[in-house]
Amino acid sequence: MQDTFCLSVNSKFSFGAAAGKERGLQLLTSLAAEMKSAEEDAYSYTPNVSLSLPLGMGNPCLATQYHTLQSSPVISVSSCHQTGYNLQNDNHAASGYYLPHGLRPNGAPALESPRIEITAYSQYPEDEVEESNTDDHVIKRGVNSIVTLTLPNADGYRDPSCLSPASSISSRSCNSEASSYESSFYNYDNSPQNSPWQSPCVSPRGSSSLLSCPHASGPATSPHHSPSTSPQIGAVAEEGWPAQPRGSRPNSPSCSGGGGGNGGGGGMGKRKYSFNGAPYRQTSCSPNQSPTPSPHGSPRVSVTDENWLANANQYTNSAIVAAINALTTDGVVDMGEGIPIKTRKTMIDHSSSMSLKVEPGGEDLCLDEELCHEDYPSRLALKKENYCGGFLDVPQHPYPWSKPKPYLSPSLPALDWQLPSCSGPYSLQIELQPKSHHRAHYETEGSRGAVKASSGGHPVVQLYGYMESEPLTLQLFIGTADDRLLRPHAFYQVHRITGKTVSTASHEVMQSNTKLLEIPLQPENNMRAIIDCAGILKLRNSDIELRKGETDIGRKNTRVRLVFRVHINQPNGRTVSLQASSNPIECSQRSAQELPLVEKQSVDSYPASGGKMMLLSGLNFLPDSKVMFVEKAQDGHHLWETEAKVDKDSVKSNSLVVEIPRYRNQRISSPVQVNFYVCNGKRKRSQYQRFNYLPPNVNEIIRNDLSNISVHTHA
DNA sequence: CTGGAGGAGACATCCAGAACC
DNA sequence: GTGGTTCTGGATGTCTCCTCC
Repeated sequence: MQDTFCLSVNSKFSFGAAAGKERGLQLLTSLAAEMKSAEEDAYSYTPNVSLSLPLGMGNPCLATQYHTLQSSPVISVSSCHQTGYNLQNDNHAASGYYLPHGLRPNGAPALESPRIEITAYSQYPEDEVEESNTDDHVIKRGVNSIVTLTLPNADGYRDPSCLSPASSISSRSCNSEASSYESSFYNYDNSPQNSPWQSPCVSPRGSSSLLSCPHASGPATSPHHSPSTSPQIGAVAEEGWPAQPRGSRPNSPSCSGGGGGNGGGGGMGKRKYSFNGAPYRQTSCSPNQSPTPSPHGSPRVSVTDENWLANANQYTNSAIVAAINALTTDGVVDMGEGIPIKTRKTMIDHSSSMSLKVEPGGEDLCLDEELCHEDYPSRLALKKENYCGGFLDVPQHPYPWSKPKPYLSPSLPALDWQLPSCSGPYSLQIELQPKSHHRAHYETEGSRGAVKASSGGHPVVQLYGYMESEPLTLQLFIGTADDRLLRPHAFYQVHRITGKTVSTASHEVMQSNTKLLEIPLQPENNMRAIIDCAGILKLRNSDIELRKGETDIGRKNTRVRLVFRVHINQPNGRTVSLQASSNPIECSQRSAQELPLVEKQSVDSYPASGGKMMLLSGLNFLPDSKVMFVEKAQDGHHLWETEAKVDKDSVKSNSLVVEIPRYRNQRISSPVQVNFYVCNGKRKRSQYQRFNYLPPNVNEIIRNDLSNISVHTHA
């Protein structure tokens, strides 16, 4: 697809830098739009806008409206076929990981001053790659480029003191891999301190990455370290998710102990067990242990417009500060900060997989065991059994999983980057979608099993177009399912399922705060993987919300997607990264039982005159279910709301027929997006679904295939 | 407009039965 | 057959949020 956007950047810089800058700009410019959803209630994720272009609703290779609206770094890539129905823009991945030379991935106008000049770490510059052969590619990858980060008014900064590198606001701000919020801004090259290849023992903070890791950090070095009186004693703090026996109550990072991380009342639910099963006693915290809020300073906020807005501001400012911090700090991860001290017996420390900034020993940014031992003896001294023992064998598996080329590389896209599901000959597709409901389990519970497919069995993912003999690694993580850009879900983690019934080998790695499941894609299996090894773990809201820099709210944020990624090394040294995300999965217990869920709609768009019958497929429809069409302004207030006529006779629990109501304005000149939802009563509403009203003169053909319109429009 | 009371809903945990080893 | 573990569905106490007055 030929992108029509213009890249208005003077200097020549890599995609990594470009993406970083763009991501930064996106954050700086589009957070308002992104947090538009903040003005809606928990179910209102969809900004209501009038579309200038019809948009495909589910094409994984199409840029979504959000990409456009948010000045996303996302760009469209060569067209590919849409497979399967995807109501929720499931694959936001309409992006190309590689930015075509000279193109800016969005049309976002540059912001006004102040400016910060960034020396960006060059990743895989498309232009350079194309100009260079494989041999000099490695060298060129290191080329710096200066780009300019333009920031909004400095007045917008919440706390100038946060500019200090030592006061990084985000727990993720040092984790380059998982979040482009940070990684995009990394200044790897300007100083030895900031080199991605630096010794992990060098840090402007004066603490090494090892020291900043919970393993090594003592109470003196980590303000979040558990107090000596903590019930946590003896538990192995691993990757910020220390062991937690079933039924026990881990410490809150705020050291509120049995009071729980949810300030004030001590959080939700019953929290009556200590580490050894005895009731907790509130232990006083050392003053230097936790800068987290006092018990009265619960970070939990209600999902009201006001709070959302406040949250949006925080998000914005946090992102800005994180970006600025990234300019002044290295990429050393301080995993200890702001991360709940808890874990579970099933959680294995994969901290070494966090060590993504491997030595530039050529292209082999290898993390395999040999290299681990040879190159990181000191690290292994601490984590010997961790990553290198992370390949957990599934005995019944007939084939050895010869570890494919390493993928944990600084050059790989962060987890919140939007990637295409297809590129060139390759296409990553979810052949069998997961069920729309899967009850996630808490750390205090036993596993609730693997995610299942809606049609029985388990989800199936296949990579098409790959003809090599070398196996690849399929990565899986839990992503968000709201209408913002797909990103790792803060409140859910993928959980590795083992057992005899599990046929698929897998192992876990941690990338920043996100757990990834790595699954082999074998040519002998046609690069097809049955995902029967992936469950979903729910993290306590109070724990996550207490994390530094965490701005998402856990309450009613219970929908996730399975996000699959694969990275394909090319002969020319490039890596093609593909991503496919599943349909949304509702993970809460109650919602699964009570809330209506719309999985499919037979019509995505129709002329403003309405009148057509639309079939909705889903769950928990009732004879009394109502379907409401709503239109909201960008500031969140209602412009229009009407109840659609439901054919009561046709209502089944999994299907419902509704008549598309007449739009309020019959003279629209361009498609208008509205939302509708199914309502089973007070506060029992489905997620918003999108619907486009078309101008009366749009012909039938176009009307019936908006996706194709999108393709052509973007092409 | 503000604040309190009451109810509804969400969260986190517990319990128990089934299935499996 | 027995005991342990895991999976699964349901129940429930506590807390938060919303609505009403």
